[in-house]
Amino acid sequence: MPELPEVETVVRDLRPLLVDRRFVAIRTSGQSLRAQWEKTWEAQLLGSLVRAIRRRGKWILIDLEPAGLLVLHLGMTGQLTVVSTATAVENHVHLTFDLDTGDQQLRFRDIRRFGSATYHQDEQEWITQNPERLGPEPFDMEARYFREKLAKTDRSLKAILLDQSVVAGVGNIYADESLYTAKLDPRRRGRDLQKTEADRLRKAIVTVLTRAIKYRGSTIRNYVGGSGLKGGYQDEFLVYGRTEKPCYRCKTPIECIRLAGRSTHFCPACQLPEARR
DNA sequence: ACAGGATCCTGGGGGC
DNA sequence: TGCCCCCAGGATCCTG
Repeated sequence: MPELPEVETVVRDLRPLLVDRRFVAIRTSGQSLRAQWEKTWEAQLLGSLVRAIRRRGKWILIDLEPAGLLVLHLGMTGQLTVVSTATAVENHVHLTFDLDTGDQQLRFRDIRRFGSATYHQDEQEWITQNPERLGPEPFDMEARYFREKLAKTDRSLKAILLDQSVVAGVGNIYADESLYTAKLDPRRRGRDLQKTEADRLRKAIVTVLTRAIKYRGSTIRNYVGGSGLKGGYQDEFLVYGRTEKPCYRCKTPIECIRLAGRSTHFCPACQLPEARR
């Protein structure tokens, strides 16, 4: 589910609701998430003050005082919200943190349980333990770095964009939207891109993600922001989910294929290299 | 090195 | 109404 724009929206929504709050009680569903929740973490978390909440790729990091870091990943169907204690508890709520406001709680709901929540001493410990090596944030990614990454691999552009160690935060929707915006065929090999094409793709990623954040991300099924609001970018998709519908640029029907194990939407005409168009 | 498939889960939609 | 199959914003592991 949630990719960078959705996670960023959650973090922005939660910031005013969580920062300077303390966790005064913790409850778990007992159902396992992607990573096992350790009961011993609860003693560390209880009474802790939330100093900051931030995003890294698709990960949510909550900095605690006097020490510690709560790290969450929303997987495909995760929802992290602050709601009134009076709000009926939905099914699939796996973690609940009561806040010291007395009438609010942080809830982690995840239908498919592909998400995770873990506690770490500090960020370094998380980075060391996390098998996923995260690449740069798309907004900070240097042109040269990206060109060189592309030049070194035979993988498809789609597979490269989905690889969190190349660039952090892009997922299936925004990979397709970025490739469409950059007019690049998702099946092209990284190595085959011209410099100008690589730069175009890097800029397209930034453009697409920035715009999606403005719309508070995309809600297709389950995604909601930190206060329960749905996203709006699903109505702005240029290519994702538009199978068989006419391309907005050239009217050619949008194609959907499987690539890098994921459904991939693209215009078979205007995403071709110039030479073959 | 890379592609593809299976896996972890639940739920919704379509076809019959 | 029910059943079966396929699909889904992610990531990882295994095979060839």
